[in-house]
Amino acid sequence: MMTEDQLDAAFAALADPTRRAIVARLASGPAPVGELAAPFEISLPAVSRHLKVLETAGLISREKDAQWRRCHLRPQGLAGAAEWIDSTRRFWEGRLDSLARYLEGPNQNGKEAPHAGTAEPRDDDDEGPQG
Amino acid sequence: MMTEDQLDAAFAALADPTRRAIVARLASGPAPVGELAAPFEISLPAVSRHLKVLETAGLISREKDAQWRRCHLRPQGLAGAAEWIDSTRRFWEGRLDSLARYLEGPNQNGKEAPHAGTAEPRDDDDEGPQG
DNA sequence: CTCGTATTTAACAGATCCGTTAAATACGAG
DNA sequence: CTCGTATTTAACGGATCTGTTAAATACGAG
Repeated sequence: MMTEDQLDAAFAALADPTRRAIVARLASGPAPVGELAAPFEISLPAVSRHLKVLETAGLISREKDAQWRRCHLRPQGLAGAAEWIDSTRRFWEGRLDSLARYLEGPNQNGKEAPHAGTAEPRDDDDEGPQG
Repeated sequence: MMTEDQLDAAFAALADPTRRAIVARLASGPAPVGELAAPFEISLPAVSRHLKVLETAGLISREKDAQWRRCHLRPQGLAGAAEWIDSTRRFWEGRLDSLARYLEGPNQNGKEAPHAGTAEPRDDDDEGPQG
């Protein structure tokens, strides 16, 4: 299980586009700092700090190799973040399931409604909040 | 598909423990601002702003109901963030698959190694970066 | 209209984040 | 040891985030 602090760090790390790009690059295999920095226009120290953020967040690890530091993706870190999201989604879907059971159930007498918590029906789909 | 900016916003929104708690609470059903704020010791304006961050990030929506604003979880928002992580993980796993194919393949003559990109074998498992 | 409740906006302070440049450190080569 | 490459640390400025309190806004009730 991941602690709250680890989740804070993991999500915060993924909130930056440069860091996400680094993570994505690392998904195809390890690479030294210089190679990771190449695609970006920012300075090397800036990349170095992004890597430290990723490492602290548990998303990457570093291996020393002479004067190089080879960076590796650490899939467990991503898994922790993904798991938080997925469990929240499962919980939400479970809520819908309870509702579905209720609606389809054998007793539509309107009493003893077994709806999950304060749950109420909702439509999913369409129109984003920023669109 | 989610834009980079949307991913920035979604992950940044999830990087705060108060906001994650709000999202988790909302997974069990909609709630007005006051009810969402109750469990926390911070002021109402602070919660209000957290809600705005979540809404801007596309993770929740708000529905007006007299002087109340009922907040709903917007699962598509979570799905977008989850999808980014999962696709990165799938990519990483695919890399391992190529390696597995290579190792099991019919030609172990040591030449024309078909390893994915700069990929190299790695062990998964144990010991976190902060542990 | 006036009052009370629900929620947001304004204004402000402190912490943190991101990028920069300059200097420091680590390490193999000669 | 000295030099060149790879990478990090230090010091600094500006933008953004989080929380606070005070004031504003929205809306139903009387």
